[in-house]
Amino acid sequence: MKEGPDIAQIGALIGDPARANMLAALTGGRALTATELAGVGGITVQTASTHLAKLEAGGLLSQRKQGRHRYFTLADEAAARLIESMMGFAAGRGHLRHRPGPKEPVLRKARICYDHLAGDYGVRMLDSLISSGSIDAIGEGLALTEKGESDLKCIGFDVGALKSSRRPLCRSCLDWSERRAHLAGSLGKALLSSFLDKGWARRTAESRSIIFSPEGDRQFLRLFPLES
Amino acid sequence: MKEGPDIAQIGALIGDPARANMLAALTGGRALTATELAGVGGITVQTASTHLAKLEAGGLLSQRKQGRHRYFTLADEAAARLIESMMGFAAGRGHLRHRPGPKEPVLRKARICYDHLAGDYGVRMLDSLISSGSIDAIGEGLALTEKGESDLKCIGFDVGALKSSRRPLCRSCLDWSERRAHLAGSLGKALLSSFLDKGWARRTAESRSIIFSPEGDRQFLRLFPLES
DNA sequence: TTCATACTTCGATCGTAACCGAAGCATCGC
DNA sequence: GCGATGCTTCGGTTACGATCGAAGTATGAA
Repeated sequence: MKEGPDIAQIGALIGDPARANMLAALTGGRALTATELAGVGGITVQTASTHLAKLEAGGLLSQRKQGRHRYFTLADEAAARLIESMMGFAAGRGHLRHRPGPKEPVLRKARICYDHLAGDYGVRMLDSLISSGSIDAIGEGLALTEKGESDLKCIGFDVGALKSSRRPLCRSCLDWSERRAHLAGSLGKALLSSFLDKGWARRTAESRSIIFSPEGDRQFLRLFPLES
Repeated sequence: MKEGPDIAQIGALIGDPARANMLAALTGGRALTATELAGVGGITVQTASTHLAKLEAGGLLSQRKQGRHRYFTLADEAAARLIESMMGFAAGRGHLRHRPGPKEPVLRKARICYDHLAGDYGVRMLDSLISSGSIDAIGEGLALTEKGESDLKCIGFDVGALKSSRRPLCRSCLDWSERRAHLAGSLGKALLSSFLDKGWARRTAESRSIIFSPEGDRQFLRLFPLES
């Protein structure tokens, strides 16, 4: 009867709407303060504080004290993947919090998933990298090819430093809006960072959405063309 | 605030201990009746009935009426993967329902994960297939090689029929006890079936564990040797 | 038909946990 | 030092949902 890991604990942690909202907000990758998280959860700071303590005890969050603020982030990539995979499952079953509304399209187009690009653009980027032979795909596994490495170098993107990290270079992550895979892993993170650095895109204040500038949009679409 | 899929719903579904126990039991792949599930959940049939109705409404379970019995199974592979991934996460965080006890070793050695082999033997099998060149692994992706296909044919195992199915042939599944990948997908299912058919192993009555016969054990270890 | 089994629905109880007000710490700026 | 801000802890209320007894429905057996 009592064997194996206790999924009820984390289930219950995620099962509270306020906590779920906070976790979803943290999927945006940004570190948020307790007060901000209380906002997204729709609750007072006191309540949020107890929720956050529970989430941290459960290994889903980690916090960093900075001055009189406390910044919370998802504990690690595993936690982020768990949340994302639940989102994927929920989306597939039609468990949406509301009908697809007017504000959703921007989120579907491009958003942050923990630390990499997701949404339509995220999926497009991976598709393009695969069809150009830069990335090999086997099932859910992804691997950067030599061609991919040199192609990236051509656009001023050095992969070498990434390869030494312990984190996998390429990883596929199921996109809940597109229901297809996009690129995660350290390469996914680095690519998104470079878009932001170059000013092609920017993050919005309180949301997970990513806004491409007209110029950035052009560059992105040129760099990652779709197979016709 | 209210954007994206509602993970709180499924979180709450899994978050109840009785429901979690039922789901974990169904990870064994066997279809169980409402009364049996009430047993593993430690609750009365009335309570179980309402729980099962909720789980079905949430898309986690499906039921099949047969005479006066109602057989419940996990809704599909996606549901099974969700449960398994939560188990993996929980195990990684030390959320165990009790200290590793005396009965656990047999479960760690070999058990069913939805419809394929998991545990020490499951991991060993995949490792062996990879090191012998039968399966290519890229990250989390797995692919059967031509050598693998012919090797399997040599031991009287025809892959042809499996390839036509819509379900992926090879899939990796994170093992919560070993914290490593084992083989899922239609090939994983077919291999386990063949072990059972040949009498190498049998399932136990009410548990997920798989017991190998002495002869089956020998054959299995011979067929899937470990890299030294 | 009648009885037994498997399961669901109803109704009522009860416990837990989410919630907030108020008070208590900690940190910053002055 | 002082007040202001950010967050936590405490206490008490409240509401939701898990639970079970009892009654109701369906299927099978005799």
